[in-house]
Amino acid sequence: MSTIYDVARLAGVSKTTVSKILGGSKNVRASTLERVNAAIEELDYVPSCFAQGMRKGATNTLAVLLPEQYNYGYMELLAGVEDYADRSGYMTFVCSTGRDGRYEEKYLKEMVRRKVDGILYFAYRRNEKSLAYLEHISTNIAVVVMDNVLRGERLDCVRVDGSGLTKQAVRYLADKGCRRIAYIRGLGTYDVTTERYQGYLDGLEESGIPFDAGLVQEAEFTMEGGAGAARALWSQKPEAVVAATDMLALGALNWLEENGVRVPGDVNLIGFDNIPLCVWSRPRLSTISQNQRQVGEIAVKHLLARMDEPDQEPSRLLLGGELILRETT
Amino acid sequence: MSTIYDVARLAGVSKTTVSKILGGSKNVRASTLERVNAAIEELDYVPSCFAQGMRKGATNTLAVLLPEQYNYGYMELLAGVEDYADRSGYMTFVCSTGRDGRYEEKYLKEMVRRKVDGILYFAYRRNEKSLAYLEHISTNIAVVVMDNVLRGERLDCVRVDGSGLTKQAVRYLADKGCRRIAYIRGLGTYDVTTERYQGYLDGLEESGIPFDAGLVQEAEFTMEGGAGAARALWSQKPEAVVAATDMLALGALNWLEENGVRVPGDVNLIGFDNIPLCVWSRPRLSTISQNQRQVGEIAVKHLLARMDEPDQEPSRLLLGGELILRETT
DNA sequence: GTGAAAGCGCTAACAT
DNA sequence: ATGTTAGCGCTTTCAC
Repeated sequence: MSTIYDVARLAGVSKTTVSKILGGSKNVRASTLERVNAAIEELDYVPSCFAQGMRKGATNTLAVLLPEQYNYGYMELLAGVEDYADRSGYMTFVCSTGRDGRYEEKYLKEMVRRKVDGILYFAYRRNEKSLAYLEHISTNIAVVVMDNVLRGERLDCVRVDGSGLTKQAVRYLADKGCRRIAYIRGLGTYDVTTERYQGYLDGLEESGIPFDAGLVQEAEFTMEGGAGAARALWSQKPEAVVAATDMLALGALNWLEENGVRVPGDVNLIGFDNIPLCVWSRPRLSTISQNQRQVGEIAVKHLLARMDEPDQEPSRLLLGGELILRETT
Repeated sequence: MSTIYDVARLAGVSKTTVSKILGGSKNVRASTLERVNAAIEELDYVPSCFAQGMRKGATNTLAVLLPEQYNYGYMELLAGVEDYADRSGYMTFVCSTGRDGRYEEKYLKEMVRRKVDGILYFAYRRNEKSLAYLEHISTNIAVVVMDNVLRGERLDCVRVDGSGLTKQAVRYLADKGCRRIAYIRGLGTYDVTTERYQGYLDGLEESGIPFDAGLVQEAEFTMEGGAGAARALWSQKPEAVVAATDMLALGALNWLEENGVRVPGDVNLIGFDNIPLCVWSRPRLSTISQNQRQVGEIAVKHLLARMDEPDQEPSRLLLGGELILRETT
């Protein structure tokens, strides 16, 4: 590995001049520039990022913290993040914080240590400690919190409008004439759950449908959970079912099919997330789509904006989505 | 951010002593150690990784280079990689090299610049330049090539035994009594394609079945490709079809079903990869599974071994897999 | 058992 | 337009 000193010697200049050229300074004679560039080329020289980081602080690196090892839903999103970051001249460091986010603090500290310029923080589960730490470091490092429902933390935040979109689904069903609209919600420990559920409630109200507790089932975020909820719900003869996630909806669909219930003939069904499996079920699942790739891009854009204007007031971005009608409605 | 100097001052010692303690030296008076540790605690001190990297070279970081943005098949594998790396005290840097691996060289250089201790390189498409570069840097950085069929490069390599496993599938079908076994291979540009196809040929030979060119179709690695191949193949009345990937097999399955061919009644079908969709098709697809998580762990283990013994001869690991019989056989 | 001093590769302030 | 100099925070001889 050759150093800036080697380049300087080969080009017959001082290392300051080389450094200036590397930094893109214009105050250089053309002939000097040429010689230095030739030397760089010849030696295959690349500046050490440690020395640079030590002097400059900035590293041109973004970190993405993701819960649960590589959940499939994040793939498109990551693609969006990396693409946009790359186009803006940033590298991306992806860290999965493990189930229950048990590595969150460890990775957070490590990223600070590595002086990343910005952090994109994902977590469905609210972690007070991490949030407090993020707020603490946000004076030095740009931070954007994703998918979390903030309560008072002074942090930027981007998330999908789970409430509004669920409401939209409910209203669609109501407009179609359904009155007995059931809801399969996830476990209560997540903010996302509560938020989407609120959308269900709002949708009922706006459609003038009275709430019926018997039409709501809570279930684990799995297909089994969805199947169980469908079984419990079926005795209530719903005309439509909205589920908090596609997995839940798919589980319900499976149970309904196996028990001779025709979808959408006997009951309508709408999921949430638009995971790839939706087009593989029979009938194919209607759902709410968030355009994950775009979410990723917006997240990075937001992060870069924060880096540019560190003193701006924290802002919250609510992202829309789309009702995708396939064959279960 | 406090520095080692702050710690030294607070503890009333020199920074040398602090550094020694950080490095785990035993030659320290107990009282000194206590004072220093207290100071570290109080200042929330974390050594700068730039200064460390500059002095030591090593960074306790591994890089994974992946082709095509977050292909689903890699998720389990990455989980294996990260878990094992973490347990061994390493951070993992994940870089997706984009479609056609167009960012390969860029990222490779960046990783070298960041002095990662090891690189896990994935790419189905052979890239001479990248391979040459990897060979070049392998004297300084541990490198393990994944999934590539090396030709003479002096590099460690881990890959799944595509040939042997395909052979196993063919022999299974032959043992079941099938004679007319067709094969859907991928496009010829990939080494993996050739390798798996060779397994088909070997399987036929070992089973004493003469090769029939009419029973082989080449197709793009998509469901559409698989469907087209199935259509072309059907006129040849095969008793069984083996496909180079699950996507191909699933496409074929779709076409067969839609054209009234019963699977496995009229024809047996086996895929390769065991992607999650396999259990979602009807009937569920029999396939060859590679235990991706384990592949990831083995890859890291191999990389760490190389780091320990930089002068060992390059080795090639061929990983086995498992024939998973579901409902298409 | 502890410290002083040199230097890793780079940038930036200050000459010239 | 180019060079000199002084560190960034750390580890590592080498003294004491």
